[in-house]
Amino acid sequence: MKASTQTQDSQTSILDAAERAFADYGFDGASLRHIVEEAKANLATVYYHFGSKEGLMEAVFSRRFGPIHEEHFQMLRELETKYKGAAIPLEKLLEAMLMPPLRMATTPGKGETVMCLIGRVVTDPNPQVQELLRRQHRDVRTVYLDAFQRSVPRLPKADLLWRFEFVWGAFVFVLCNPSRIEKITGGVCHPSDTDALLSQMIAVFSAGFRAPAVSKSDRSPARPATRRNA
Amino acid sequence: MKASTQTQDSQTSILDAAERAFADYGFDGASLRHIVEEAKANLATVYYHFGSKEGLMEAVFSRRFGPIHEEHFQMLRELETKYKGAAIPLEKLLEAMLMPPLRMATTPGKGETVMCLIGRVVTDPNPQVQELLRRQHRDVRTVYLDAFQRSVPRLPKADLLWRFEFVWGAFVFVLCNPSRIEKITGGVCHPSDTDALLSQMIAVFSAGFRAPAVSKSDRSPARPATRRNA
DNA sequence: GTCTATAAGGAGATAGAC
DNA sequence: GTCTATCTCCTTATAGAC
Repeated sequence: MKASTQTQDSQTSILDAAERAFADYGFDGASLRHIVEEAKANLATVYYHFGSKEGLMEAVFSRRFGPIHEEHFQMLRELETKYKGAAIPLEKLLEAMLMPPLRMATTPGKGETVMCLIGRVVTDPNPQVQELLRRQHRDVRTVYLDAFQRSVPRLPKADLLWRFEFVWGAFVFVLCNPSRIEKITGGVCHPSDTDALLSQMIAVFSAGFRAPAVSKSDRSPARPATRRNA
Repeated sequence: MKASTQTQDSQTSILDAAERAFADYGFDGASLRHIVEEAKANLATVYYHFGSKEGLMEAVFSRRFGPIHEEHFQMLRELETKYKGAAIPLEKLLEAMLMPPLRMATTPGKGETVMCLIGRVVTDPNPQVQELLRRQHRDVRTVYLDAFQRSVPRLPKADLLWRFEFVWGAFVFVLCNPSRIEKITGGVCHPSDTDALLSQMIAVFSAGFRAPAVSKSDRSPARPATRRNA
């Protein structure tokens, strides 16, 4: 049980400082020198522990996304147990999907930083960054998408996929820059108001998923195409 | 009508290269040396025309956002003329709001770049960047928000503001990284399919705006607060 | 308006002592 | 594991010739 000199703390404080720096200045904009200064660590320590700047970013990601995804899976498992194979109500599904990141986002201190970082990587076109993000998110996405499909069985796949993206987009957009939202709404809306945000998201998108399909249906061909050159 | 030596072209090619570089690498990540190399211009030309790297970014913004906002205002004016003071249908309003950026987004060549850039600045927490963005977007936001309020008069202000943010979030999220969307949906969805994206957005968010209010109403106090410590 | 040359400093990464 | 010192390259920005 004897703690190793200071390794754990050194790694952790570097990760903390890196997380904040990547969120504030972006991956390119953040400098390792700035990070180690904030972390009261030595520059070479970064290379010893993480190999490179990119390795550091990957470590920053895994540390936060791992727990969030575990929560994601667990909440879905609980719903599936509860509804025993039957379709899960859209509202419950949305709540389960949004809760884990929302809990993270409203964790005092680190919450805003993590969400800001997510916003930045989501909008980073760098293929390396995109691939990193995709790997982290793929499994969660798959299982939730399946669950949504079962909950809205008559919605064509294309409609489902579009709407699924809309949910994440709206969510990330609101959470990644909470002070902007508060300022622009004159203080009426603030993402730290978990209840308000969650209930608005559920209200809007449960209605959105239930809205009539608009794509050429691939499941219930009740509405044949009216134009040939759509 | 005599064209000045090559000034116009020099400025334009620098703006083009800068736009792409800022989108690809972010404001910090993009270097002026890279930009002038792409533009086949000289490094000092940037300082002559734009004063600094930041001045260049501001010029990049104004060039694209100016026309988009003009379109925004014009489309709204046309709707207001057509409906002569009466509430504009949600679907028409959404279409008018989404069309100008969508047209820009699907302009061959520059479209993807511009949207990618928007995605990056929207998620940039730098107060300077946020202020720049806010100034550019403020007026359009105000007039459309007013129009939406008139179209959904019974929706409390808080609900309206939340949902308005959701629309922009979903829209930007989808448009700023179209290749990601295409890849992740297995090719089923692509943002360049203007008709599909627009009709999905209208379907989802017209239903979303019409969904029952969830905030404590400030207009139609039909549902008094049940909890005092909400 | 456009160029070269250069100032002045910051970047990621590594070698090697301890 | 942690440190100092350093390599090499790139950055924004400017001065001044043409």
